Amino acid sequence: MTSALMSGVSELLLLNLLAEREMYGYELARAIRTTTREAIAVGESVLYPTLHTLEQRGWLRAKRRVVAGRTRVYYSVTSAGKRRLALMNREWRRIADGVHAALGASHG
Amino acid sequence: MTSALMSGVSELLLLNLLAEREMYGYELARAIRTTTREAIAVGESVLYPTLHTLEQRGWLRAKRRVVAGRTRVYYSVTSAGKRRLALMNREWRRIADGVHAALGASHG
DNA sequence: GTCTATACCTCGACCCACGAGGTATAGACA
DNA sequence: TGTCTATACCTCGTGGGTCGAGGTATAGAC
Repeated sequence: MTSALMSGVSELLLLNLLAEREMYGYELARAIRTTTREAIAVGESVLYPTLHTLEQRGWLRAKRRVVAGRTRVYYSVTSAGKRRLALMNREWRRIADGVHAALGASHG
Repeated sequence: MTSALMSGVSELLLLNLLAEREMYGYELARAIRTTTREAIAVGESVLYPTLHTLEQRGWLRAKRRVVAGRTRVYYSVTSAGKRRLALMNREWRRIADGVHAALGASHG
């Protein structure tokens, strides 16, 4: 939530979580909060459209399952999705390192 | 350049540079490349509209100056701009730390 | 019977990045 | 004189992503 700095981060975090094991939407929302130590929360209006887009692009695979009367959509990462994750990881590193260098230089 | 992960980063880097000393557009573009160790380059189609927006919001002050036959627009940070920079710094920290925690947890 | 948590979803508004393109001057080099 | 590179400013259209608000429905607690 908050700020333009979130752009693209949702995709990175989702792919990263799903590379470990398949999960469903609501579960992912909670997992993002916990793995980022409450630093980042992805709202449902970001979560679901993002998952649909990633599926359409062939990076995620979806399986509907009914558990205790509720329908869940489980997502897993395809091999193309793994390549995408690797790319986003590198991109994130590059940008985070670049920003760190620039900010660090100013008060050092 | 490249990727949605750049969103908001331009503003942060610009405010950060201008907090040190006043600079003009073209100079800022070069400074961003060097201070980020070539990791980040902000194109002119991002740079100029961003500077105008920041000025309109009262975070930057602009002064036109003619140097060696060329017109330069020098920008400096207002006190509101300094508060904005402090906010963006905290936001960046929060998100970068959150992403780091999430990514670190997966391959640790 | 109502309230909370789970579980999915969409819509419209808005912000920002980006490539492509446009204008103009200074200085070098032929 | 002509051209090329660097400087220095700018806009426009497109598209991607976020976000708040809202909508539907079931399970379980109280």
